[in-house]
Amino acid sequence: MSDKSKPELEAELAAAVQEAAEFKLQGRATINDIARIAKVSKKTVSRVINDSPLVKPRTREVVKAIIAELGYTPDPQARALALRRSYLVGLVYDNPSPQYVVNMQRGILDALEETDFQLVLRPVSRADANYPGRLKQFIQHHKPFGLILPPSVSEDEELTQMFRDNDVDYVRIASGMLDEPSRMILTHDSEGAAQAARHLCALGHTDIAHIHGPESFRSAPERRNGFQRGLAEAGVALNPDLTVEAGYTFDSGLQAMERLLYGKRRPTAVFAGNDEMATGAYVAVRKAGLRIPEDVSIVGFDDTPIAGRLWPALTTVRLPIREMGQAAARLLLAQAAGVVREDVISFTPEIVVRESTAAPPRKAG
Amino acid sequence: MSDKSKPELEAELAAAVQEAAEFKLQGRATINDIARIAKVSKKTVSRVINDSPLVKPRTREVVKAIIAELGYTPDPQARALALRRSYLVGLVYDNPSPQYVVNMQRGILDALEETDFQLVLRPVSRADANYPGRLKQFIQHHKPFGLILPPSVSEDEELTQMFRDNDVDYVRIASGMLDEPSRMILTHDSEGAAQAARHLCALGHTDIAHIHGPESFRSAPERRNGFQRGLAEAGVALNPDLTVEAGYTFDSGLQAMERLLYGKRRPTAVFAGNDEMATGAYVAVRKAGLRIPEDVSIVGFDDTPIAGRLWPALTTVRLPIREMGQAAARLLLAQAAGVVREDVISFTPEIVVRESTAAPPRKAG
DNA sequence: AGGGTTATGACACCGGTTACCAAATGATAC
DNA sequence: GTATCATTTGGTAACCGGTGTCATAACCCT
Repeated sequence: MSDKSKPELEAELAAAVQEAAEFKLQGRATINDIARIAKVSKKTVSRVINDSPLVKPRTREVVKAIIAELGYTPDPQARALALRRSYLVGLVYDNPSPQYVVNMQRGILDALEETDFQLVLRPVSRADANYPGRLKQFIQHHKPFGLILPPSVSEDEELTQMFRDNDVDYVRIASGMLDEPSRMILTHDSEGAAQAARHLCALGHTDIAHIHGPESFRSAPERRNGFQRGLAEAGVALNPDLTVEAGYTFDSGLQAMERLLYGKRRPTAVFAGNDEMATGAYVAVRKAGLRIPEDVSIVGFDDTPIAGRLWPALTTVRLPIREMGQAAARLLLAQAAGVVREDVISFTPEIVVRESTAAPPRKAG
Repeated sequence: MSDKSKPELEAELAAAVQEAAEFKLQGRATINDIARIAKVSKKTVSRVINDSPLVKPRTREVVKAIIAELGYTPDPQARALALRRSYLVGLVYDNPSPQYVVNMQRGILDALEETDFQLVLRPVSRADANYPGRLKQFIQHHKPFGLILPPSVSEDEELTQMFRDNDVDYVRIASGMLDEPSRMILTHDSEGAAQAARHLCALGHTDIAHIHGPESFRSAPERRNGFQRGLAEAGVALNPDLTVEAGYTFDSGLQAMERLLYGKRRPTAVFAGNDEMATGAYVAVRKAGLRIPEDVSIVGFDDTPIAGRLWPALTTVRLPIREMGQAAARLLLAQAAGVVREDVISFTPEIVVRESTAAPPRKAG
């Protein structure tokens, strides 16, 4: 071939592209069409698609020109069948907060946007004892390209073990390091919680309560510990009587706040483990005829959309959930592209001061 | 074969099942394995799977027994390749309310639960001029089994035309009948809105405002018309000065309410076109130093989770979004199963009276 | 010209489907 | 009882659109 002159090569390529342009009208092209037009075997086209080094630059050039002209992309189903790996990215979640889930979805979709990967939803319910079985079925049938595991699914070691056994790639999102090290999105929830503590201390609060999340979520103790640390910096101790456990849900937050309001010593400020519980706390405070923030300051965690929809707007610790979703998806895709990328991507939440916090009320009398 | 005695047949079947049980350990079975064990061709197994009548009852029995023993289900990728139709159900949405979307997702997932179909998310943005192109790309590549189109995507005739051209099945969800008749989930929003009007009239309101949704959503005028009709029944007219347009979002609702509060005549009650805007209205009322419901009554539409999280809890018109999602998915699956099912499934929303509505304040002076 | 890359193609395979043909069965006629 | 024909039933081969394996052709160097 190299005995051909440059003009000849040019003409050859132009002819091939011309032929491709004519073919274009007849509907979607397959690898066979490309091969025929390029006058090479389909295997060679396959090599070009997969960036194999075993292709002469000249051949690559011709094939790529035709692929570009036809706007060809490999058929996902055919590829999935041959590679035993589909174009699906599964989001496996068990999260009581719909806002969290939606934001995470958005982030993942951002990252998947220009690719051929599709996001499929795999909610799991701990109430269903057979949920690992269902997931296994999904994996074995649909051979997902990878999974994204937000809390608390990310903390289930039995589940991740099952994923590894079934040879599925995954990226976990969690607060604090997990036992088994692997690629993950790490959020420093304790630091965010510490900021919340500093904010309340700076306003002058000392009777500070905490509504703790469920023990089944790693983030719950993480947030408490950070909060405690932040308080300690200002010489304030976290009163065990003012720490109540709830379930990350609105109702549980409401009930927890009621217990605090009618307890021995009414706090002047409350740090709720997430925004949902903070929203519940709002209602409890209102029902008791008290004002926010004049009588009670409230701080949440997550900065879900509801935080800005409440009145007064909720001071909360912002977790960049959407960005975390993006990062998780990119981490998953990175290895497909063969790009080397760090294993752990960290995010540190930051407090967003709005209107639900103020100085404590003057002591009566 | 029929020359064999009944006991012989029994023994034969038992032997096959036995063999299947032994094979089970070696990982996932394919159609070839079934065929080998059943001593028939793979085509015959295929016929049994697809309920073809061209199989002798006896043969069917044996094959089914082995399939059951192995827990076999056809490989989705292989099937998709051969049938040019995948196991994906796409949810194509362009909805400003995350709550709506999440509930819809839940409903669809409920219906897909025990099937092998997977839900993939296809958000579209009108801001992206090329969104029909992206959708077309998705359809041609992934050959989804079907699509579910909630408002306002369901109202885009160009889009549905494109789906038909590309031979994709879809179910639309919309308020009011659409021009092109086809399978759909129909919500009688106007009736729900009329209930809201009756409720407010019964409380004694006459200065009633309406925050109208965006014209791009069919449901917006539908809700206004129903509301108007309900008012008319009580002899109350909808004052054009008290009707403002907003965009179904929190911010737009807030601004719309502010315009109403500082207009010529302050309404004693407001019907917002959805809960998001009602939430915005809450904030505007609060900022103005007024009370809900003592000074202003507010009614929303949709009954998204935020309705119960506000204080006072929002009186709203409940749209059974999750159930609608279920119905939509079932409608889509029904035709796969060859089950005949009605083309249109109707839902009528109902008012949920909570705490944001009360009798109007006594006229000053 | 021989020897060691490098590039390419032939062929089987992934797990299903359809198209088509051959064998088996059963009904009917003789 | 058997020949004839229509109807079931089952098998073979090709295909859907890619990928892996392995043999061979082309190239480069000494």
